[in-house]
Amino acid sequence: MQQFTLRSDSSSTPDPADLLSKLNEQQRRAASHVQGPLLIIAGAGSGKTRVLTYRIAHLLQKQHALPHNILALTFTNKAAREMQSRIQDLIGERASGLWMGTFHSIFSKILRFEAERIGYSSSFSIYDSADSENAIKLILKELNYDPREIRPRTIQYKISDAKNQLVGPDTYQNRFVQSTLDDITARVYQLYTRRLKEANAMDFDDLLIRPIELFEEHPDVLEKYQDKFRYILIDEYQDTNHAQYKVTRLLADKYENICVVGDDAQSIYSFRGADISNILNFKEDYQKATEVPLEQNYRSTKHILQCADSVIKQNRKQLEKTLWTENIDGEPITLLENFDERDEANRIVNYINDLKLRHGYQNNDFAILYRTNYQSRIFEEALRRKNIAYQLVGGLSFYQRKEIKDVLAYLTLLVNPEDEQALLRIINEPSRGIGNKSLNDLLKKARSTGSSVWKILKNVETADLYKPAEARVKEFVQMIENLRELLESGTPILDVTKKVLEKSGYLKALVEENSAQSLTRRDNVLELQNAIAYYQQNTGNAKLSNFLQEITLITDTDKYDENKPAVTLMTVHASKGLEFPVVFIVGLEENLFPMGPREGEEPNTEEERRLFYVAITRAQKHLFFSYSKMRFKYGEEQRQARSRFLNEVDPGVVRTETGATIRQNRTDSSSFSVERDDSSDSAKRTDTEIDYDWKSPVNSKKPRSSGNSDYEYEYDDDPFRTGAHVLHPSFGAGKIVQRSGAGRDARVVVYFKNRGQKTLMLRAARLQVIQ
DNA sequence: TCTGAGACAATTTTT
DNA sequence: TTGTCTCAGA
Repeated sequence: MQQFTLRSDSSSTPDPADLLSKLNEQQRRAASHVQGPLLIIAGAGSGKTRVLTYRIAHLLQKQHALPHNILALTFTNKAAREMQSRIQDLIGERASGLWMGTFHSIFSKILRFEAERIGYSSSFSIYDSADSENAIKLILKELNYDPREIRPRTIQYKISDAKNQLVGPDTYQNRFVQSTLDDITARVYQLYTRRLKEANAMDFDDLLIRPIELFEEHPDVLEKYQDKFRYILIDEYQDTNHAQYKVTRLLADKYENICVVGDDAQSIYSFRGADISNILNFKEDYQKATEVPLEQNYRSTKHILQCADSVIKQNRKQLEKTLWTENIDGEPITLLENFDERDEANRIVNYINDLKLRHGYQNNDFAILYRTNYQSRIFEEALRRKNIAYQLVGGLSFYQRKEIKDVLAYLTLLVNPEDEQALLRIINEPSRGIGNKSLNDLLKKARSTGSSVWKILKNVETADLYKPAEARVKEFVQMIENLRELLESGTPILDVTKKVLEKSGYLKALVEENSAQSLTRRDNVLELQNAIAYYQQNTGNAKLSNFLQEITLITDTDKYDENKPAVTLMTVHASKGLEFPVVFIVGLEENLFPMGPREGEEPNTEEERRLFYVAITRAQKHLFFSYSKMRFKYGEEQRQARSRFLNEVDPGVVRTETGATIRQNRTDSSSFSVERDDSSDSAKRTDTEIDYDWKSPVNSKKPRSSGNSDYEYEYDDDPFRTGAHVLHPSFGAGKIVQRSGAGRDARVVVYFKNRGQKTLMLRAARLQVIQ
């Protein structure tokens, strides 16, 4: 960690000779490279961000390039911001004007400039995944398919795949149709492309493929940008897809000053079309490429690194590399075996408290990493109960909430009234008497005349609507037009927003509904208003279209704040690029981590393993693995088999809580079982049996006795919680596996190592908590 | 056109 | 368990 902390005494910028002196030899070689293609293979924790920032600083300081000649593409906006500020720390003001950002944000910026060239207007909307999915759903209905049978999401993925492979709708139709589903996809793809264009909208994939189209069809435009971006840097190159590869290839073609950084072992986005061969083939693409490996890890202890190495070695398709560190051995990795997910959460929270006491850690030294977002809730609850501040990264983001999307749809419509998704979203929200029937009529009319819904609305007489609805449509159109004028007259966007909320009746409807939910929604809407106010304040001439673009392209990880004194909760995917002194990797169970494949998909264990590798290598000093034997899923409790990954890690560096090695533990039948008093059915497997059958989950189906009693932790500081280790005067050591009743009737079911399972009255049994 | 009951499906991972 | 969607009835 120390190694990466840059001095932030920005008052005195270090002199050039000094600049590179803080790097190790490999790092220096990479950072001082100027002309020609450069491939940096950067192992986890080897200081790649550092190298990138120093390289840019070096280019600027030695005046090889001006800031606007440098294009740096990162995976998250946060990474870009961070790099920008680090460069600023290094060389001060000379760093301003750099083009740094995600692929999507950089190319949408270029597309705004050049939109007319490809038949768009510069006020085009960006459809997020939900918008795209809705559009596809609409098309499916139009083609008389039932969206319940043909899932819009499935078609969406197929279209997205095609786009990322640069396969257009015609080519798809002619060459890629092998099944009925493909055929449907082909037809939807055709219409979808047309609809987007008509709506003056682009989806996420378009932001990458339209620039390619632009550059290929307009060589003069390409050359302009080639000359502009003389130096191109790409972070996380292992996660670029074909379109990203192609577009940067085009840009770099003239000067070949392209520098890519990546690590094949950390490629975790194949579901999004990431193509690992981009990095593997770099040297063939650029014959003159220099390759620099970064192999010294500054982040983790030897034990953690050894563990990571033992995992990744199991993958066949992996480049050989030797990551080493001068750091200390550190402590062994601890494996936590839990009864269920509550137990898991509580135990981890206890460990957090314990580590804070014993090692002086702060909240923000901890990260809890999980495979899927839904796992976060139980940890949130546990942390809240113990009054530990946390920050949740990801999940349903603020900007995806219904009320926020609604308000944004109004605003979008002001910028781009052709945006059909925005229009359909709010034309009857709050309800203003334009119902399904009228909407369908409007859509039909639009499709049959080939014009946008907005145009039909403006000439609503031609649509033959039910008369009262027609009148409401006219009012609606008038309202939008008035608001558009307001915006175009240069009214500050905050005021426009306020007017929208007022004139649309949106806020009023929320207030009148007066339910707990509607009040939360109102608060959220006001929060959005704050965000707009903030944006307006911090942007000279705040344009609504820019604001809208920014929030569409914002990522969840962008909100992570490492200085906030809070425990971090995030998915492993979101943790890429980050590091924490203490990391808990939770839910290490089959079908969760590794995740089982979806219906009709091949298991991708190697990628899951890389994901596990990424998770492990986030840890600096302490690492915990954890799994639960039972887990609540789909409203019922399921038995879980522990993750195969736990059998793959080097047993020499992992210990259970009792200090046993994990292999010993696997055959040690005295580890507590999950039987219950009341369980008449099977559930007698021990955790040593491992079932790798993806299709049939290892479980017992027992609906949770919902409501009160047996499963609740009524008392926060009640020491006799499920999962607590206890000592009984005659039965010895055991573990509470169930708790029921309250007050005088409180009972616990305890599994005693030597005596098996016993049900005890709390007030009578002289139990003592030993942990 | 709107509301509510009941069916049902879903839980990867993200720009 | 949760949210979303559809259909029937007011």
